[in-house]
Amino acid sequence: MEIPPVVIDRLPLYTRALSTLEEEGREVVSSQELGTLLGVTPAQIRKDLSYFGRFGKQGRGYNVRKLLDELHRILGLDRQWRMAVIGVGKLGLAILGYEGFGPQGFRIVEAFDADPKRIGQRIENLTIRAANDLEKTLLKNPVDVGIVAVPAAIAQDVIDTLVKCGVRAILSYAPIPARVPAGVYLKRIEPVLALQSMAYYLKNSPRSTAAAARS
Amino acid sequence: MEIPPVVIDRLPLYTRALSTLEEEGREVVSSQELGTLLGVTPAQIRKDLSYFGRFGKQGRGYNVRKLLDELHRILGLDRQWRMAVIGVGKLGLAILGYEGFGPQGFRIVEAFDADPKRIGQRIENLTIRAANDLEKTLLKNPVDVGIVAVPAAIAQDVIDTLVKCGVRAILSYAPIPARVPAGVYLKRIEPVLALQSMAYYLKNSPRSTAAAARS
DNA sequence: GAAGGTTTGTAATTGTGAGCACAAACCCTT
DNA sequence: AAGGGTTTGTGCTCACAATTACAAACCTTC
Repeated sequence: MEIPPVVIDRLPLYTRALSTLEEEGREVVSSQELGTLLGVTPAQIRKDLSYFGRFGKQGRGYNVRKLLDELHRILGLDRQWRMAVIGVGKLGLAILGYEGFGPQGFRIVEAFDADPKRIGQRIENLTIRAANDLEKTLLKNPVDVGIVAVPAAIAQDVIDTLVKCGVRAILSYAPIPARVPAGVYLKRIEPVLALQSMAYYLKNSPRSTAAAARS
Repeated sequence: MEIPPVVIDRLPLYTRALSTLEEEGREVVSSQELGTLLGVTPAQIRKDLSYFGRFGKQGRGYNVRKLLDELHRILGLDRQWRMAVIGVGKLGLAILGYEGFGPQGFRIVEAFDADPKRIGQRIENLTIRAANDLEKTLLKNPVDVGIVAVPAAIAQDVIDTLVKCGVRAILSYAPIPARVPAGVYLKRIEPVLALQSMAYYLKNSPRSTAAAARS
């Protein structure tokens, strides 16, 4: 049975809401409540979860702790993922300093840059390596994920190198429609595209007309 | 006639590819070529464009310059959009320093932070204002877009304030499922969610099995 | 332990977007 | 000016995701 990618994209959302609920000490939650919290219909949530098993109890709802564990297992968040950041400019620095990756099991274990002034610097318990050593280093110490934070002009080259080193998941901040071979997973972070599509709605709704854009 | 949001989301992609082609001096491009460039089927592109008019010539293709102008007009990229950044931490700094917004007509005209050490600093030709002055400032000098780069805990408050000040488009980097009233457009940048969904594929494909994830 | 009130899981339906295929239109060459 | 080769715009079909709706299951209270 093949699971629709949109479903996979929603699971992390559920995970996050459940984490919050658990911190608040909640033991049980209904699809109704979870849906209100996330802006998703309850049926959507139930159907998504039903792809993977039966985790709820009729008349009661879902055990928060248990469902959270199941989702972690399903998504592969029950282990550590090793990541490398390529490009330590302003953006790369922000990424290295971001504290949201670690708690979710995503650990940055390597950082690379081409600027001689940057190479050798220690940032966030990490020594910046030379971009030239990218391939050599990754072949010796493989990572699961590559985070691309280099200028657009060289992004495709960097991505190709990562693929060659066996990296199968890439998070790209570069504003290019990068292509990767089948079997490699690429997600792009594109603030400019997001702004441009919102501009359309701003332009075409004089003041609070249409429904809000999907985020 | 109501245009599907997915179509609007693809238009900026076309715009970017066309810009590249124009810089290369290309005068004409076919949906076929554009599609190959972007990883989209030619029919998809033609259909998307047909929502807005007939911009091509049979047997020839699309005039790059003309189609680019049309898309700019359609998306509202033929004018300047004023933006405010809320939160000048590592991430906010990277956003302020990013040079990809300006050329597309998105100009950061205000920046706010709560940290007394930050307030008053000049960064990128901008003086950081106190978060307390957010409402007052925006009511006097309205902006079109708010960029939220504050910690999750206060993100919803900031967003509510922005909405109160009449901001109708928000780009949020905060990891929360923020809610906004109808008529306000919100896009979220969520690297962690992107990583988590990729983890699923990494875990469930021993080595180059399924097709690449949609980005 | 029966009844009333919830909530799940899923079969069936609806809605919508992507792809196909072709007529119409255009260019270029001879 | 005629013919061959392209490429657009779009009606139609198909696939798939979202929603609806309901039986089955569970809890609680009396």
